[in-house]
This record gives sequence, C-alpha cells and structure tokens, in this order.
Amino acid sequence: MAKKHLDDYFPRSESVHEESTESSMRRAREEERKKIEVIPKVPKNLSPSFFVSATYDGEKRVACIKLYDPKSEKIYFWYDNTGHKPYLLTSLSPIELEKIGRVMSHPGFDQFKLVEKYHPFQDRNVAVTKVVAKDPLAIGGRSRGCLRDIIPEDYPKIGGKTEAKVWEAAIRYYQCYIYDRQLAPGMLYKIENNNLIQVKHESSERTVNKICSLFTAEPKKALRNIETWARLLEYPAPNFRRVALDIEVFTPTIEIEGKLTFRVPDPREAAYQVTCVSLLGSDGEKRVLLLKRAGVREGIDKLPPDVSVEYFDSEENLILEVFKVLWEYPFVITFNGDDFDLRYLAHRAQNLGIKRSQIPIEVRRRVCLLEYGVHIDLYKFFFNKSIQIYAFGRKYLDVTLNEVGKALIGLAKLELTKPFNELAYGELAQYCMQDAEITLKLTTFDDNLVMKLILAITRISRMPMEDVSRQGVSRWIRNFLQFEHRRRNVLIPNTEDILAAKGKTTTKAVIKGKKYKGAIVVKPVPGVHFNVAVMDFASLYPSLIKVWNLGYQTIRCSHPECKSNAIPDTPHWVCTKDRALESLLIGSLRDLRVSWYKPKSKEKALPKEMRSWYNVIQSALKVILNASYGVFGAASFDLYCPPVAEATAAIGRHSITQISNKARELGIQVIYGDTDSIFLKNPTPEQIDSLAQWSKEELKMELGVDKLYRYALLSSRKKNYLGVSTDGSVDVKGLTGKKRHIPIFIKKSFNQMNEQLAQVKSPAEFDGAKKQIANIIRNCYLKLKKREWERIDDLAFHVVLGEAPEHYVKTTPQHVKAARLLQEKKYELKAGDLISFVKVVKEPHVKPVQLASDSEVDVEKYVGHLQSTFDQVLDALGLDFEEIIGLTKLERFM
DNA sequence: GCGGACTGCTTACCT
DNA sequence: ACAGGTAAGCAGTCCGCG
Repeated sequence: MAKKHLDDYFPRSESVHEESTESSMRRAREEERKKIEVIPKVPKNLSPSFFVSATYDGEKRVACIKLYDPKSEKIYFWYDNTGHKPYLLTSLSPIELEKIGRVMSHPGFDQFKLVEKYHPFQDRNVAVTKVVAKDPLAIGGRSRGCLRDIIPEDYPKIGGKTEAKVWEAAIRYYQCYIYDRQLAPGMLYKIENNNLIQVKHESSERTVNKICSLFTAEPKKALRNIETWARLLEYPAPNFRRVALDIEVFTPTIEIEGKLTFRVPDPREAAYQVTCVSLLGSDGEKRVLLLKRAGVREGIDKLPPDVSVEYFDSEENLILEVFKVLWEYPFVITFNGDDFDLRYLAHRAQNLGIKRSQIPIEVRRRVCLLEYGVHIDLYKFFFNKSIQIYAFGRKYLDVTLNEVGKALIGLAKLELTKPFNELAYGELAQYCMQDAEITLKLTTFDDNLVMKLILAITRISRMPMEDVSRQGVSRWIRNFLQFEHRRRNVLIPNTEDILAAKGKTTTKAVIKGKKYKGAIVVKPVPGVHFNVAVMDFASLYPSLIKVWNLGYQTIRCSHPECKSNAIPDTPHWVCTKDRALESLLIGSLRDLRVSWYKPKSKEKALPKEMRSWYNVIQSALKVILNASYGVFGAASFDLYCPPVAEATAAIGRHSITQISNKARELGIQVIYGDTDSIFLKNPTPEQIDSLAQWSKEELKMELGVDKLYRYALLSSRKKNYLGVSTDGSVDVKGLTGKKRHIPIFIKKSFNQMNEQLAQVKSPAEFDGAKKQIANIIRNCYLKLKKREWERIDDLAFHVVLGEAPEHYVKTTPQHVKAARLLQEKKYELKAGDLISFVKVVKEPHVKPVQLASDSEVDVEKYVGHLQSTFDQVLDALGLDFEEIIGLTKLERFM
C-alpha cells in the first residue's frame, strides 16, 4: 500500500489534537490534579453556553467539550457521560476477528458489535462489525500495532480469502464523538443533570421558519437540510472575551557588511530572555510587562496613559504573570503564536524551571493549544488561500502582521529607530503594544468579523474553533460531509474505494500535467466596445452540482437504466434514482446564499449589526461554495472523485457554450467570455431578459447581469481586459500593469492612464483621452531615458521565492539570481520571501535593489517592459508605442 | 561560436 | 495541500551555418 495512505489516516499537519506520547501522558496524569483547580467548576445553573471546542481527555479516557458561557465569559469543561467509545468498522465478522490473536490480546480492545450500514456504492444495507476500543490510540495512532493496521495485516494469516476492509478508522476521536452524537459546535448548550443538551433560541427559530417558507417548493429532504443550515447560521454569536498577546525576545545581532541584522531566536531552544510582553484585552485591559535591564532607566512617556506598565526584576515572574492571563482568558489571539510566541513562552518557562503544572500551554508538533481556553493563531487563518481570496478579496498579498494590518485595518507595525536590543523601555513597549493592538484589531474590525467568520465555519463544518482557524477549506467540507454520512447511517468509503469504484478521468487537459479538461475561455474581440453587459451564472459549479445531482455515489452509479442520463462531452452518466449527499448539501448551501444571505447582507432597511452578520454568513458560504467543486479533483480530499470534478467542468463548458449560441441566435454579439460569464455587446433589456429566461427554462440555471460597462477595452489576449463601469469605476483584469511584480515606476503611468480612461463617457471623448495617454507614456519614456527616476526602489521588480534559493535546480530565474547575491551577503532567505531586484547592464543582468546603484540600471530593458505593459491596451486603442515615443518604424528597424 | 526556433520553468493572474 | 486556463519573461537546448 502506498505510503500516502498512512498520511491520510492520521494527517500529521494542521490537525491540532495530536496524540501525546506515553511518557508525556504519564506526566500529564501526574499534573492533572493541580491543573484542574485552575479550571472553573461547572456552576449548578450554567446559562446557555457556546460549544467552542472538543478534545479527548487522555486521563479520563472520554471526550471533553469546552463550553463558553457568554454571561460569566468563562469556559467550562463537560466530560462525556454516555459511555461513548472509539471504534472502527470492518468487513470481518466477529467470528473471524476472534481468530486474530493480536486483536483479542490488544490492551486497548474492548468489544465487537454487529451493525448495519448503508453502502453507498451497492445501494443497499450491509452488515459490518464495529470494533470498539478503550482508547483512540488503540484504533489508530502513530505507534505500530494499532487495530486498523492489525486487522488487514493478520487476516490472511488466519486463512482469510478476501481482503479485510477497515472503515472510518482515521477519523479523530473528538470528531467521531461529534458525528455520533450529532453535536453542533458553535451552537448553544446547557448542562442538565450532568447531560449536555442543545438549547433553542426562540427569535432565531422564528427566522428559521421564515427562511424555510421561502423554499416550500423544494423536496422534503432538501427542505430539511435547508432548515438545519439555516438554524446553524441564524443563531446569534457571543461576545468573545479575548486577549491578544505579543512577546519580544532578546535577539542576538550579527554584523553584515557593517550593517547590523538580527536572527529570530529559535522558539524550541528559547535560549534568550523574554524582554517584553503585551497583553491587550477585548475588555479594555492594556498591559505591558517589561523585564528590567541593568543600566537602563525606567520611565515611559510614549504610551497612552491607560496602558499599565509593569517592570519585573525576574524573567520567571514576568512569565508567570503572563501565564496567569493565559489561565484566565477564554480566547487568546496571536499572530504566529503556534510557531513563536506561545511555543517560546512554554519552552522558556521549562528552561527557567517553572513547573509544568503552571504552564498553560500544550505544545504540539505544529500547534500550541491552551489548557484552559481557545488559542486562535491569526497567521494560520489569514494564510488560508480561500480566506485570503474570497473572504478578503485579495486585499493583502503577503501574510505578515504588517501587511495584513495595513490592508485590513490601516495599521502598520512601528518602525524602529535603533537596533532591537538597544531600545529603551519606551520604544520597546510601544513597539510590542502596537503588535498586540494590530493583532486584537484584526479580530475586532467590522463588528468582530473574523471571530464571527470562524464561528460560522465552526458551525457549518462541525469542527472545534481551533481546527477551523488552522485547517483548510477541504477539511471543512470533508467534515460536514462525514457528519451527514453518520446522520444517515451511510458507510464512509475509503479514498481508494471511491477511486476503484468510479475510476479516473477521461478528458485531456489543455495544460500539460493536469488531470482533466477545465473551463472554456472565449476568444475576445479586441477593441473598444461601448455598452457591454456581463452576464454570469450565479455560482456556476455549485449550481451544477445541485442541478445535475453530482456526487461520488451518483456519478457512474450501478443502475443500468441510469446510463442514458449522460454527461455531455464525457463518457460519464449520473444516477436518476438516488440523490447525492454532496448535491443536496452543497445545493442547499448555495440556495441559502443566493436567496437569503446575499440579499439580506445588502438590505439597507436592516439594522447595521444584522447586515454585518448576514455579510459574515454570505462570505463564509462563498468561501466554502467556491471550493466545493475543486475538492473533488484534489487527491488530498478524503472523498476525492475525479469523474465528479471532470463532469462538473464538462457541464460548465456545455452550459457556457449553449448560452453563447443562444445569445447569438437572439442577435446579440458575444465579445468575450470566461468559464461562467459572457460579455454581450450593446444588448437590449429584452434580449437580456430572454437570455436569462431561456437559461432558467432550458438549463435550470440562474443567469444574471453581473456588470454593466459603459465600455470595455478588450485586448487580443484572453484574461486581459479593462472595463469602465457605468459609475466610472475601472476594472482591470490580468493586465501586466496591475501585476504586483512590476516596478512602481511603470505602475504609476499605468494608473494615470486608467484615470484618463475612467473619464471617457462616449466614443467622441476618446480622442482627448488618447492624446493624454500618449503624453503619459512619452513622459515616462523620457524620464527613463534621462535616468530621472526618484528612487531606485521605484525600478524594482518584486517576485516571490517559490522555494528556498538553493532548491532551484532546473533553471535559475532572475529573482533567484538576485536572491543568491543576497545570500552571499549573508541574508537569510526562505520560500515565500519577496525578492526585489533591478535590471542592470552587467552580468548577470540583475541586482538586488539593496545593493544596486542608479548608474548600473539597464534603461533599455525598462523601455522594453514599458512597451509590453502598454501594448496590451494600445492595440485596442489603435495607438502605437513606437510612434508615441517618437520613433518611426523605420528608425526602430535600423 | 552564435543566433533563432523551440520547449520548459516560474510566477502572477482569471474564473 | 480546492480545480484548470492564460500570459509573460526568461533559461536552457537543439540545430544550422561553409
């Protein structure tokens, strides 16, 4: 079996609840008694509290739920009292299993139970055996000899004829617990007679009813799903009492070329002193804890008066003071706390001999959790590509506190006037407090958007908040699908079973190395087009998954009579008898977004807070829906099913082709289109209506007007255009002048051109604009020729290192050449770093901007870039770069 | 030994 | 560690050329 298989079972990365080793478990047990004193006892009449996290308690050997009471703003722990145990499912009968010695003698083995499960490929119930264990580690862990490995290994040895199947053995125990008890993380619970019971919220229930009444035309099953989702999304959010934490550590300096640089201390060694810690609470707490240093005078004038500044003679006392806070706050927010702040504090505390029972941090391989509260590491959350693109619209490009802060809340890190270790108390405290402030504000801006977003996804995905904030969208989708399997008593198939039953892809991708054919891009008609309507399908792929009943069960189903229900452009077919889970769930999420949350988020009559909540929900849904097709084509997804992805893309191509044909039939010129959109030249409202109508009737798909452009400027290239909306705003898509690696020197002129284009209202006004544009380009060209740039930085290209510089073996791109020059100067570079370089005359034709001087710049190279940037627009405008800069074609030729 | 045609690599973008 | 499609620029290779 492939090695990957094991990784799939117990994913090492991201997941926060990793198994502890035997020794650390023993230690934990010893310490348990002491810790428990710090954790509040559940009061007799606990008010309705939010389920925020779930773990497995290794000592008590039961699931543990963390409940956040919004009244006391504390977290309470509830331990399972239902006797639920970890288990796996297998195709072997108890009789066969009893013959396997290693199963029976396994110390973690508990008992067998015969159960029935619906088999999603065979379309019938099958008998399977539940192998119950005393401990999740007995089912599957990193250690050798767990039950899920033993069963298939030993079955042949007892004369097994077929393969021994094992299912659902790689699900984390606390998730398994959530599924089996059909719990709703993020929702309200109470504890009654020591039982965990979900609580209703009456006014939200009324809204849920109202939403359901919108969907009465839907089949019963779908309606039930809509109701469940609506409840999860309508229930209110609490105020999350939280503290942002940032630490500063003494940082050894090294001298490079007379310049002092520093190396970030290793948090696993924690060899240097913690010099400053800022704690900023959502409740108004503002504290800076400073370590006293010999010879440095106390006194701070730069901090606001409401900040409490506390000096410590001993580092140990400082850290213990921080720990008090971590034992007390229900939510702790950091930026990269998993890999730095919390990790450093924990290791440093150990180095200083602080007792383990006093350390509130659970250090895992990749994450740091809290013994008491919930730790949210914003770095992980903002790093999430889906969050980056769909929730925040690509507003930040680099995931650093500085960049994210600047982009989302207009708050940058402080710039230091001196090397770090020479800072007086004032500047150090100020710097540290600023970081904590950015961190906290990243969770408070827009009415606590980020906290609510995490809460909304917690509810949809049925995961603990810690996992939601750290894991990717494919895990969110996987978990709610697994949850629904359990609800319906459907066996969750193994990845390789789906692949074996449904096969791979059949179409040929345009791009070499891709698995199947994707979307269509219609060749643009270059030039300036006035009155352009852009129509698109409302969330194309999720709609197709809904309308075409797509899912791993239904694609290429086993019923012969379904084979005639063919998917265009592929040899696949789809089931006509059963409804696919994915189709149902993704479909109802889509419907809720399109028909309720999206309109509600724009309803002006609603109170501001309501609108903002609806906006949170609609963007959470957007993030999930946008990934809902892609996951089926991703081998890392547990329900990976290539034919589903391939079919979805094929129907997408079919839909856009049909709609363009229909548009032309209606006498509308289609000037461009990409995946789910078509650009229509000067259509009448009637033509638009009949196209939308036709789509609804024939394709069962909603097609609407997305944009109205006063005019669109199409280049001859696909995915390259500029549109001026009726309100004068300019959409620039794909043009080089917009790309972030291009020097600002060129970008400035490009933006000036856009300003001119925004002014143009009619074809008659184009002439004036063209003259202005020619001027802009000529000026830029002349400035270059006369070498009149302001700063050399303006000429720098900025390119991200995809991997560490030494890792490039096939070719050496220019940014890597520049990176290697920096390395020679002792700069430390890694994957993800942004390299800024200028083009110079001498070999190797590039130089890091830090090391370059004005005189070495290769002006001709820059003229070339200027030309190619503007050519994309000029050909549509009927202008010529060489004429603009005053060269006749003949001169240029000679 | 050198330049053009070609392919492949890398990044940034679009939907 | 959700997908495929497109553009740009450069690196590297092959081939012809007295």
